[in-house]
Amino acid sequence: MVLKGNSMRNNEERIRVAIAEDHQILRQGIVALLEDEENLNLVFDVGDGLELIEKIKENPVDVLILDLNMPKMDGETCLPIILKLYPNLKIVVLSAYFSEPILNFVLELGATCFLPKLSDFSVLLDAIVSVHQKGFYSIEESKKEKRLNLELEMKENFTPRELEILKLLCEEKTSKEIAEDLFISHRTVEGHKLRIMEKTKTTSTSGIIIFALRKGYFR
Amino acid sequence: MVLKGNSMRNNEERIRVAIAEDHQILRQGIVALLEDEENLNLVFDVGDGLELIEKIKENPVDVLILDLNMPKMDGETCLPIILKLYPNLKIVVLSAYFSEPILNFVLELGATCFLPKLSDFSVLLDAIVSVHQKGFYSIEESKKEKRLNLELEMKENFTPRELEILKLLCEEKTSKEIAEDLFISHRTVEGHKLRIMEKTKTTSTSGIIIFALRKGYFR
DNA sequence: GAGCAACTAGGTAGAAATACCTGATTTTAA
DNA sequence: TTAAAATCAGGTATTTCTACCTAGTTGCTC
Repeated sequence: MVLKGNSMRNNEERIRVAIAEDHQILRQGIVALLEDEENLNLVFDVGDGLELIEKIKENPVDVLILDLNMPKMDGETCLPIILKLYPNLKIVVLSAYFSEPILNFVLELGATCFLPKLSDFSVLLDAIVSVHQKGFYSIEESKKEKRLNLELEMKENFTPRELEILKLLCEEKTSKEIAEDLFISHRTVEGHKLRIMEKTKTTSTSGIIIFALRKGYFR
Repeated sequence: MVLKGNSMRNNEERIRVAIAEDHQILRQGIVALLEDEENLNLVFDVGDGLELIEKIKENPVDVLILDLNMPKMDGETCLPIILKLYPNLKIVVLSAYFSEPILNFVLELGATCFLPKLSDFSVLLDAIVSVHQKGFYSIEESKKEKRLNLELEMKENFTPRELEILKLLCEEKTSKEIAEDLFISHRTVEGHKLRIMEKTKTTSTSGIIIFALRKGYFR
């Protein structure tokens, strides 16, 4: 452990940070890196959403680093719950993949910032400080410095309806089943699927699903 | 940075370790954690397979921590290449998911040890030391201590042929295309698919692919 | 050598998906 | 307000997939 006995700051002045991330190595790594930061106070780290909700009740934090894909209760589920309890909490969402639609989805849920796990650690640090001080963090800023994520930022530009259908396809539903779910004709669903296939440059349902899951949608 | 000026060891006595992992936060985290270990000497860390092959030529290591899913050249591809160059190298493979078939696949490729990213960091440390000293590491040992990964160790018991077909399905191939690839009848492929659907409790190609990708096969 | 699992492959029927086409209404943005 | 985009939906033909069935060959083990 790294002791910082010569630090004059007290915990009140430091940004209180918590981490919810199921990959233990990654979590412990972030913990180790954050412990070296003098202006951050790592309050707790947990491996799933249920644990997160329990801990955050006893230990208030300013910034939460949240993984979308966790067991028991995933980030997508617990994000709105926590935000309702603590509306001023800033949430930095981590996800294995980065894409326009998932970014929009996460921001709609109320996240303050969305970062791919491919990000450099310095980007995560910048983001924590920025969301705490300014209330937002623009990934654009970091892009000017680090051009590593270029290939990940594809813009598929799915329409809301297409995203809905994409999601249901990833739940193993047929066009007919999707049509019944959405109260539309199965021919309409097929039309949407054709447009999704054009946008994803695939030629089958399998291709669509492979595209979506590999990009980290709906997991 | 943590300086260890009072360490009496020289680098020759320490286990030389390298990391190939594209998720920078995770990589930097492992680096930070490994730097605290006195008996390890972290030689280099890289973000893709091509970089790995370049670096390892100039900097010999004892143990390589390798991520399966990397850009440019993935772990699956560069593992055999590197092992041919350095047959005595011990390789600890990290992967987002853990399952019996992918374990067998990785060991067949020549990896010394396979760990899920969910592992505790101490498991990774144990594994590094164990593969270096004993030439193997049994995940069973760590399981007795940590029972966290129980739900991930499902045994689907796919046959080798079924795994081949599973892989090709995840490459967006139709039964006909798979049949041509494997020089068998498309009816045979369909038969295998039916058996895969039984084992995965799904009823369509989409279901098979969703199952495979969510479990972390072929990524 | 009997039993078993794995791999092979065919028949038939029906369901689903795909590839083209067409055109309607509604919503959004310039 | 005009144009563009999104949503809806039908026709027709072909391909692919799924669900049943049967059954031969190989290789392994008890």
